Amino acid sequence: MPTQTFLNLPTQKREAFTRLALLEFADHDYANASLTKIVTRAGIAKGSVYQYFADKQELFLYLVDLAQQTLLGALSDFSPPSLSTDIWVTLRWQMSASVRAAMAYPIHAQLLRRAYTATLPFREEIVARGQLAAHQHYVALLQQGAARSEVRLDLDLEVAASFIAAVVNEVGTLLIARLGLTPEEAVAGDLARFDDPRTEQLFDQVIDVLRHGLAS
Amino acid sequence: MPTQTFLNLPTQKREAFTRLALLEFADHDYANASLTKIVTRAGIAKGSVYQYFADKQELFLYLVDLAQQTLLGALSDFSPPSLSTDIWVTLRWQMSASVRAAMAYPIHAQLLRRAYTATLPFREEIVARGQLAAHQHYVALLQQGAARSEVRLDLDLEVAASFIAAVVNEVGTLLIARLGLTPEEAVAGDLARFDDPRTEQLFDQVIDVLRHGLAS
Amino acid sequence: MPTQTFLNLPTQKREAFTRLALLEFADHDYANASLTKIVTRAGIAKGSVYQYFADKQELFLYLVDLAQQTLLGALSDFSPPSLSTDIWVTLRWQMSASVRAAMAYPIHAQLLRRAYTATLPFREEIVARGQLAAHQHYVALLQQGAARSEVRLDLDLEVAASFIAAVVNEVGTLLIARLGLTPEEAVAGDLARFDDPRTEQLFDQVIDVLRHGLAS
Amino acid sequence: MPTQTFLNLPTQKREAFTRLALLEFADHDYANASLTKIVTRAGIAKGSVYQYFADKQELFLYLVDLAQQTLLGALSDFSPPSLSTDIWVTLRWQMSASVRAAMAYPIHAQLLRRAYTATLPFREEIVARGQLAAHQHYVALLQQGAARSEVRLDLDLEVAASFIAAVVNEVGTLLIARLGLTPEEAVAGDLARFDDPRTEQLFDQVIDVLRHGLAS
DNA sequence: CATGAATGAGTCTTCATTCAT
DNA sequence: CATGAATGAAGACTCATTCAT
Repeated sequence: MPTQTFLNLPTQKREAFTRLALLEFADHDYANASLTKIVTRAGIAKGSVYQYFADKQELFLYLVDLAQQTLLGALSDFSPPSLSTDIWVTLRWQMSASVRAAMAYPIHAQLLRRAYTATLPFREEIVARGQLAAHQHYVALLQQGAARSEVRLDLDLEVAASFIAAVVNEVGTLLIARLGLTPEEAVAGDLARFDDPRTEQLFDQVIDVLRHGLAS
Repeated sequence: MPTQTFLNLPTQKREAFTRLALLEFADHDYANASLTKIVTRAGIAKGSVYQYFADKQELFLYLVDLAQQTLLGALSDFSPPSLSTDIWVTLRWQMSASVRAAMAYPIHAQLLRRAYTATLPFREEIVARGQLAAHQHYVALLQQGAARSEVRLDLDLEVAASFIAAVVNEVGTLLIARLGLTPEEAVAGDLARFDDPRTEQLFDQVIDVLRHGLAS
Repeated sequence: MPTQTFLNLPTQKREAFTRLALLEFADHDYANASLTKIVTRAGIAKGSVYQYFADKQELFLYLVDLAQQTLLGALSDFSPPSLSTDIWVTLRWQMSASVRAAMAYPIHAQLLRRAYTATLPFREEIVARGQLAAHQHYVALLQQGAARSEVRLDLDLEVAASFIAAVVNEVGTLLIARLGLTPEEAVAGDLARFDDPRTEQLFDQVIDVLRHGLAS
Repeated sequence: MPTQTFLNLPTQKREAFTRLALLEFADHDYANASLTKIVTRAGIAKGSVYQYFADKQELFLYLVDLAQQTLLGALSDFSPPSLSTDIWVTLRWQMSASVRAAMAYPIHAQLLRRAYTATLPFREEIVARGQLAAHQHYVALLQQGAARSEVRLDLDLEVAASFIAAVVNEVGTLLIARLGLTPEEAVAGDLARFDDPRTEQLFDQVIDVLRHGLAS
């Protein structure tokens, strides 16, 4: 969605702009995110934004895309388990990796959270790209599990996938509460906290409940 | 929070204004909800809003309060089960009633969803009133269940409560998807759809998973 | 200027309204004095103001009139010197009495100060009534002094009168500064301060300079 | 205080805006000076004001500053007397120059008068810059005179300075009255009137009285 | 290609005044 | 005669977007 002009920009300048834009859109509603503030902080001209993106919406969609890819990329930084393992082990790893990724890129994560819950003219497009993808991923995982008899067969897999999605989504918030983090600390993304044994305990409990509820 | 002037208004006029205000605040972020649009649609003078409410924030808080009470009131319209029943039966009823209430008052439900996820100076006040209450309610329910040996004792009840809250929250969305409703139809709040057998099936499945996961 | 309705009001109600209106117009510019605030504090209906006065301007002019008469009346509370005395003694008494009156009725005095310096469509009318009267008073006093050879004959009496008026006007401000009063204390009108010997010293100096400058 | 944008403006446009803004703020209280009226007359967009100044207050402070510097600059256009002369000669020159400057820039003078007497949150800042400076100037002048035995030694110099300040302040008004000018003519700033012999007579009289009153 | 000044519609809010009850 | 709801113009200010340089 960005123009070629934007892509041709010196890396440093492009990334500086992107970082400031991410911050602004993570901190404010779409409608209240201010292009004026972004360009002021970036020290560039207002008109430049319109050389880089068609309009505010295009910039926003670009940032959402970027955030999604960044978080997705971060997932693979944490060594995934063998594909042949039990899907509950796989799911536990995914949950852990998702939360780690969100803590490694808290700004990106916040932007996405905002994008998914916002009511915007173009919300559907965003949700379609993101949330749906996650949902389908869980459906596929459950199908794999069903084939291996690791999942109850009396369940509607769609329902089960939604179930998992909702829970995984909640885990981040829950973790923050359990570690006693303030919102500021949470955004600061203190990865060190990850060593806290309570983190693993939480994951264990959640997976345990899911397995009890969904496994055959 | 509204002024006496507002309360003294002819019922019809007061409700017409309230309805239009609800729609506007349900459709847009707090910052982008436009008083101008509300008064234009209501056919009243701009100044009148300030005869009814101190300012935009007071109007918003009133609407949030109203939505909460409306939905709460709607809950009791659906006969609750005996207090002595199994907590899973109780939870199933609550889930059903919550979703029915949200479908009976989709605008109110949307406004609340927005109020809970919005980033506002006065957000904490709202969340404290609402979301927290729900969480604590689930904790209490689980404690009762634990006392009756209807709940696993090896679980952190806080985690389990979050678990339930996340799932119940998701059920509405899931139901809409399963019934194949468009967002417009969903907002229209077609209660008739409730007779659809898929609705009961969904509740059964969700409760079944929760019971498998959480019950002793 | 007030309507008969206002004059027929129970004394207590009328005076309560007047007092609050004086405060409001003393505290704010004409354009920023708020009828809304006055009626709110007085606990009466907004429409009532328009039963008492034709409009905001009429109310203001009434208050100015009232303040002038109140201060004028206060002057005679301080026993004037015999008419036969030296005009410099008379002037000293007047200066003292003016300042005492202003301190006895600080709200009224403040309202007048505002009325005289404000630029309003109807300012001339006010100034004509008030400032001019003072000026003419000084001219008359000087003429009397000239007849008694207590005043230099080479001076234009108009100029001399302006001279005196300007100085007397300044004395209040000067006194406040010399006594080290804060504006709040000054408005509070602490008459006790009047016994401060510096007050008399100030008057003595001012009169001394005026006599040196203007007396024959 | 103005932005670089304002300073970069074509001279003609910048001065046209400044002139219209000066007029508006000279004609109305700070609170009632209307930015809307200024931009309408200037034929520019409302938003432009905020490209030039942070807000209304900044614009006002800029205009006050401008008026002070303009009047101060105008003073030196009238050849000052040698520093070694009698302070009464110096004072006469200053009075004459002040009044001439005020007549040369009547709008600026009016704006300043308003700024000094207004009740504003930021009034103190303004007064501190201006009125106090004048007062201290007179104190210094009197101290110089005292050292040369040109001033009575039995006087409190603070009192004497206030005395002079009040009189000089009044001279402008007095002059207008004596020349029989209407307020409009006065604002028009007809310098030609300055040749009127009555002007010099007035100054002579005022200085004469001051000298009689204050000199040793 | 970057600039940044200009735009003007839109925001919430205040206020004096009117008029039906 | 008091009431107070309704009015709508006017206020300062923000913002995304455009366009000439």
